[in-house]
Amino acid sequence: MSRWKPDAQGRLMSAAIELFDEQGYEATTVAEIAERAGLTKRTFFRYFSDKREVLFSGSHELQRVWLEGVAAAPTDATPLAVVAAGLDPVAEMFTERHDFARIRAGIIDANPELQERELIKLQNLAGAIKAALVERGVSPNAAILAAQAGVTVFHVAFAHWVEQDDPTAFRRLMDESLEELRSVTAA
Amino acid sequence: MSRWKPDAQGRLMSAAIELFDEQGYEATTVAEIAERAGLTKRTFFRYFSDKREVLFSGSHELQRVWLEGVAAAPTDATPLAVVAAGLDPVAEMFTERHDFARIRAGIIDANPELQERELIKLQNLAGAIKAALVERGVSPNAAILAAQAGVTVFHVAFAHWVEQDDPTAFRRLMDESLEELRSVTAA
DNA sequence: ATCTTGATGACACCAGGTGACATACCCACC
DNA sequence: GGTGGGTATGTCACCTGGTGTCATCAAGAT
Repeated sequence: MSRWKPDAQGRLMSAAIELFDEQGYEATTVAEIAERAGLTKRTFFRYFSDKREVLFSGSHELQRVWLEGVAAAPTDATPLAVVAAGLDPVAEMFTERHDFARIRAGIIDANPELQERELIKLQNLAGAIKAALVERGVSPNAAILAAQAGVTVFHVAFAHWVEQDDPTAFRRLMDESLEELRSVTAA
Repeated sequence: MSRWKPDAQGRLMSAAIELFDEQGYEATTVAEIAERAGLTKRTFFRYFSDKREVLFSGSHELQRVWLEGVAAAPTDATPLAVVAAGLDPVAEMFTERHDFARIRAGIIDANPELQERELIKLQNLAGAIKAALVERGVSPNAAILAAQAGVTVFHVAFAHWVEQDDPTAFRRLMDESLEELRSVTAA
């Protein structure tokens, strides 16, 4: 029997989501989160760099999955097609987490600080995708624009997805956004 | 003779830029900024909602100018052309502020918190442009994607502009980004 | 049995941010 | 020319996010 209960990080994340959902993000202190998880404030900050981060540790997995999709794209695909190749595994990853995503989205939606964090995570994601494109020989300019476009498509589709009831609709919604972007940018 | 020196807000902004440039953003306290401006910490927070905001109060003007350009676009222009109509006045507005923009960009570049604020300002800008497009009869989906695309083009071009020496190059750089986006999203 | 390692707690501290109240000038009005 | 209200600022107390530092205690290695 180990000295501490297992999965401290997971307990902190769960406690945080619960409290944010119950009382709101701002009204919840880090000390409260830690207490509910049976830990102290100091330990919270050992697992998360700041209070917001407890809602965003999953972004690493999103990036991993997307980049795997990108890596699997055919060599001769256009830059945007390479980026879009990440959308399949991403949609799959999210489909089972519709309920969680909705709660989390509701919390983020109500708090500008959290929206800021979300945007910089998406920006980092775009940067990583850009790097992968450059690695494949795409020019830096085309790479950043294709990556940003893909991330925007994801972001717009995500917002629609959490607002409706069908967990399996994500892939379709992303395709629709992508098509809309193509039509809008057609000279 | 009035009781207080004029332009408290401007003095705070100048003091902040100076100190951030001299010692870095994090190493500068709000109390220091206020002191250099001959005011108190409490007064700083009467003018700016938080420490970061002192670098971003100009974003309101960017939005105003861009939306004026959008409003002046021909009725039959495509959504992206309407958005792009804002780039002309925006380029003009920035051309005279190249030096200032560089210093400010350097500060923001060195601080993730400031990048977050920048991103949410751009997001708000995109939201305002989207609303203007919807007002003109564009569908919400096309509007958000066109607005986001335009803001991304601006952002990418801005980054290039501050990294080179010709203050008048902004308009050309935005056109190049726009062209690159068109070419990248062409099916 | 002792040592080392790693996760946690305890505590003090700083800086960002806010609420409440005091102060002193300006101006309008009588 | 006093008087009263409005407004910008100062003062002070306070909370919370975030960090540095040291102590503690169990698990496993030697």
